Order: sequence, then C-alpha cells, then structure tokens
Amino acid sequence: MRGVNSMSSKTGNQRPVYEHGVDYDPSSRFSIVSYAQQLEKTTLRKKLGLAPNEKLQRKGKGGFGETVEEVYFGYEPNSIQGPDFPDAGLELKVTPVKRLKDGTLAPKERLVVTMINYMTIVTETFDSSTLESKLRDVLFMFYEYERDKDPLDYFFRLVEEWHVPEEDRSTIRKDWETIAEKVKTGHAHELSSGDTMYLEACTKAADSSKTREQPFSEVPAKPRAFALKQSYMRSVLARGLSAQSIEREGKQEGLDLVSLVKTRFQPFLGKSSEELAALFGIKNTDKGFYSRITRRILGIQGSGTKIAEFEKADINLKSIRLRQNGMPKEAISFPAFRYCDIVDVPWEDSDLYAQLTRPFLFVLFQIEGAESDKEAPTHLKGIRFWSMPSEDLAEAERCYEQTRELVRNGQYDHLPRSTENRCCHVRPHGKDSHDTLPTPQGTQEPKRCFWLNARYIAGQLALMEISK
DNA sequence: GCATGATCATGC
DNA sequence: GCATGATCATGC
Repeated sequence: MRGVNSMSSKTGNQRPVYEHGVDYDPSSRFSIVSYAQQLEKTTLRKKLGLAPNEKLQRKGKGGFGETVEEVYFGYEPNSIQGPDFPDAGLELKVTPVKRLKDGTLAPKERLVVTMINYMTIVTETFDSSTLESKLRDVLFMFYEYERDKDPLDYFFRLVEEWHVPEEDRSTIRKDWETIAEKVKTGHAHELSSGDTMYLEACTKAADSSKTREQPFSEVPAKPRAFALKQSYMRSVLARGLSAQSIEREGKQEGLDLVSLVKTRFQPFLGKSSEELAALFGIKNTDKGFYSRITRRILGIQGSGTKIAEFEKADINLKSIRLRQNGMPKEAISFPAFRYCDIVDVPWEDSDLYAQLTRPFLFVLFQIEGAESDKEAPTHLKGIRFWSMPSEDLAEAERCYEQTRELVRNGQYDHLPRSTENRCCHVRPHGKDSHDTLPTPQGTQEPKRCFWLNARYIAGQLALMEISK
C-alpha cells in the first residue's frame, strides 16, 4: 500500500514543495493516514531533521496547518472547495489542543469546517450538503499548542482518521437543519451558536462590519462558518486519546478486545471494594460507587467520558453486586423510555432491542456477609462477557409489546412485572415519583424503564459457570 | 429473600 | 436540569 513516491503521482493542485522524502500514496487513504501518524509524539523539526534555527515562514491563523501541508505532505495549500486529498477523498484538519492544569489535553478552540454559503444552503439537504462532504472522511492531526514555542516544535498528540460517529450523526443533522431553516426563513442575521448542539454557525470575519447577502431577507448577515463546537471536540479528542492508549496496549500484548479487558481487570480481582476505592480515591457515598470503580479500572475518570473500547465495540457495561446465593442484589436498569415514543416504535427499532442486542460486560462484586448485614464487605469477583440468547430476546420482545399495548390503553398499573416475564419487567426510573413524562393520553406518568430481572441474570451467570 | 416502588449522587 | 447507573426501603 505504501511506498509510492508522491513526487511523481501528485495530481492537480498538489505540488511538491520540499524535497525531504515525502512518501505516501495520495490516492490511498491508508497510506496518507499511516504517513501522517509518523508525526504522532514528535515534531516537524525532529521528523524532518530541520536545523534548530530554522523558523516557520507561514504566519497567522491556519499558518501551522498550511506549513504541515506544505513541508510534510508536500503540496501547496489551497482554499479551493474540495478535499485536501482529492484522490482519497480525505479532509485534513490540523487543530490545536492545550494541556490543562490537571495534565489532560483539551481542544484549544472550535473546529471550523467550511463557510456557510447562505445562497446555496437553501437548496441543499444535509446528505447533499457541503458540510456532510467535508465531515465524511477526516484526518485529524491534533498538536499541542504552547505559547512561546516555535510551531516547528509543536508536538502532535493524536493523529487519527475520523468519521462522524453513528450516534452523533442525527444531532449534527438536526443542527445543520436548524441553521439551514433560519436561512430559509430569512433569519440568517439571527444565527446563534446557542441554537445547536454539536455544530455551530460561528462568525468568521476579522472585520465585524463585513456582511453578506441572504436569499430571503434584505437584512445583511454576518459571514459565518460551520464549526464543531469546542465542547464537541472535547469528546472527539477524549475518545481518540482513549482509543490510542487502548490500541497501544492491545498491540503491545497482541490481545483482542476480550483478552485485553480481562488483562485490565486481572490485577484487581479479589480486592475488596474498600481497597479499590482507596486505590482510586473514590468515596462510597452514592449509588454510582461500583460503577465508578469499574470505570476507573478501565481507565476512565468521571462518567461523562465514554470508554473508547466499549464505544467502538458498543459494549454494555454493567456493575452487579451478587448475594451469597449468586443472585444479583438488584435488577439491571436501562434508560427511561418515553411513553409517547414506544407506542409508535416497533420492537426491532426500539431502544430496548438496541440495548439488548449489544454485547454486555458484567463486572461482578461479591457480597461477603449475610443478607441482613447492610455493611457486609464486597470484593471484585470477576467479569463476564454475555450476550442475550435469541430465545430470550423473543421473551423480551413479549415484554415490550405488552408494555406498548398497556401504554396505548393507558393501563399504567398493569405494566409487566418480574413475575410475569422470564427476562424483563418495567419499573420506575426517575428522580422520584414526581419525575414524570407525558403519556399518549395527555396525562403524566412517573418515568419508567425496562429492567432485566435479577433472577434471570442469576440463571444466565449460572449457565456461564457450567459451560466454562 | 425477593419483588416492587421509590429514590439518589454524579457529571456534564 | 437532566440522564445515568445504579441502590434503598418496605412489605409480603
């Protein structure tokens, strides 16, 4: 894949400028990304063997990105619409991160993607939009900005190929539509970042008096660009860095995901929850105690951060306390459902179906004392990968369909109980009984969710012991 | 000992 | 302010 000298295979506006052995195939995404990743953990000066007194010639905002294009990828930067690597359909984004006081990396700013053309956006749909094409295949090069450093000495912290994660796509689509709608209704001059979640229409002009025309109003509007919000970029970066560390660990050990996770837990097995809590500086003051221990073992701080390896494999992580007899102390909850949604959503499109068809990782904490002893110690017993057998999925479907029917009929006192369905039941899941959601009948009902029966999980765990 | 209804700390 | 991932409380 690699090794085609781009000097001879460059096309179009890509023109080699430096002669330092630019070595990638501009038609191969893999080749470009691999070549780019050679900059990870290093600087342009080191990688290119530049003299200590050599200075960056490009000035201003975007100057560093242009330097990377010119001296590393060997083509003349351009602002023509179209991808930076046209033959591979890849968009290059060289963007700064900064180190926070606590040592973690965070994006320095929003990521500007492309200018909003008020005249043409009104004829586009999201799927045919300029924005969508710019975000389809991205090569991110996150570098660490340091104020007094020459840019040639900036370290690249994460270089990765990126696509809009599936779970983020609908939000970005909605954001795009919100922005497009304002232009369509002649309100381009009222665009605001607060209207949207991940995407924003940020102002893009050094001179604030500059304006542009919009199609459905005489009022001139500020020029704006589509950008990924800084908060959204924080999650992109966090996911990328987490994946980076996991991949390195996996490569080092030559492990698949399951073995890698087992290896991660190995040193902690048998330890008491107090020991683990002390190890991670966690206090047992809340209901998320065991969840937080689990997340810390997996290398996560705080619950806002997604676990990259689980994100990628879409693993459902559940921490469970087991009684002496092997029965989980509690059932397993899922997010609350919306009464008005589930009546319309068929089983295979449902959130419950999506949840139950993901692989699960159960992290088992054994309660050591008697049932009556609330202060009984616990220890980390082990982990189990599990997926729901299809016959049980059919039983869950029965629970879902029953629930739909009962909600349709407004019979909220008869929702499926754990004694009525082998696998799942429905129970409250809100802040308290006043935490409600609207019903199709126009009334309010306490939030509820589907739960996996404790008894059912006990049976599944027992089966796994036998087959081990 | 379990089922069921009620509730909570956290982090964004 | 709210979703999340759970635990608590009570009675049968």
